[in-house]
Amino acid sequence: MGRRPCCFKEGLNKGAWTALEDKLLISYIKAHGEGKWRNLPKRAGLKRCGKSCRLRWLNYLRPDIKRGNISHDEEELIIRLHNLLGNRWSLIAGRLPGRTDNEIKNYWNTTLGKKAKAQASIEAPQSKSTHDIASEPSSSSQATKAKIEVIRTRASRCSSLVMVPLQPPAPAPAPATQDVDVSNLTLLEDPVDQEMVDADTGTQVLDSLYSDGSHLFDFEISELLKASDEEFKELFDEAMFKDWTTNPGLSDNAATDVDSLAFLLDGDDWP
DNA sequence: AAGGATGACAACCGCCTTAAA
DNA sequence: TTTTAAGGCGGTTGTCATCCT
Repeated sequence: MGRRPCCFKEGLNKGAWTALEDKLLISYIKAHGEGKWRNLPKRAGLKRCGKSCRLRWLNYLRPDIKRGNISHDEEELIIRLHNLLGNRWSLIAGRLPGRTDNEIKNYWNTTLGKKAKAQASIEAPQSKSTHDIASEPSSSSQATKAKIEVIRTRASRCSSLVMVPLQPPAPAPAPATQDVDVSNLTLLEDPVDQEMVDADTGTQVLDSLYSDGSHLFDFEISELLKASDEEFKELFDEAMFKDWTTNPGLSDNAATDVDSLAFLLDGDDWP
């Protein structure tokens, strides 16, 4: 028995995508938009599984993807977010505009994971830090389990785009809470229009909508990142956890410019 | 120069969640 | 309320490039 496959695989291409396949997929999505992945290959004339098309688009072909050269700031942010969130790659990617979960996951597995581990072992050869433990999801001893405090947030989907005026990054350190006027944000639903507006007006595209200006995810996280282990539990009380994990206004795709998140790196407890 | 080791990353697989029927 | 299928996610694998011996 088992689970029904996502598509019938007979006669489908596998492995690396060709330039022609990429072109077909891009032109189809430009004309018809994303979604309906199951039917997309047939309609687009592709001999690929719908899932494969989705992955190719999301991880490689999307126009807003930034590729290669992960900056030092991005690197530190990834480590810090990984420390907080564990292997929640899509959440982490949501904080890094233009980066995909797959890219960050690969980068972690090949580079950062080792770096973080090495650094942790230099700084704390006797006692493992929570960061070290978080980077080792396979550790399974009772003692280790008891210490892991990885936050399991509920994934939520983002279906809208939001435009915000391009502003210089806030001077660090940022206050714990910050009033942001969201009343003049403009919602755009057509990605093609979004690109045009982006180029013509000099505004910056974010792929998330903060529906509630009083719950600015970044600032809450920044406080948590600055907190010591003892303060962490106090800051991250039950109510906040509930809000954070269920508030529909928080998108895991929420993204801002990396510069605006620079203050995250200023915490005293940076590993 | 050859070939094995390692790194980087694209792509696949299978499970989970959720919305629609 | 239950069932089903689509979409999303994280883990893993495959392949190519580069480095090292």
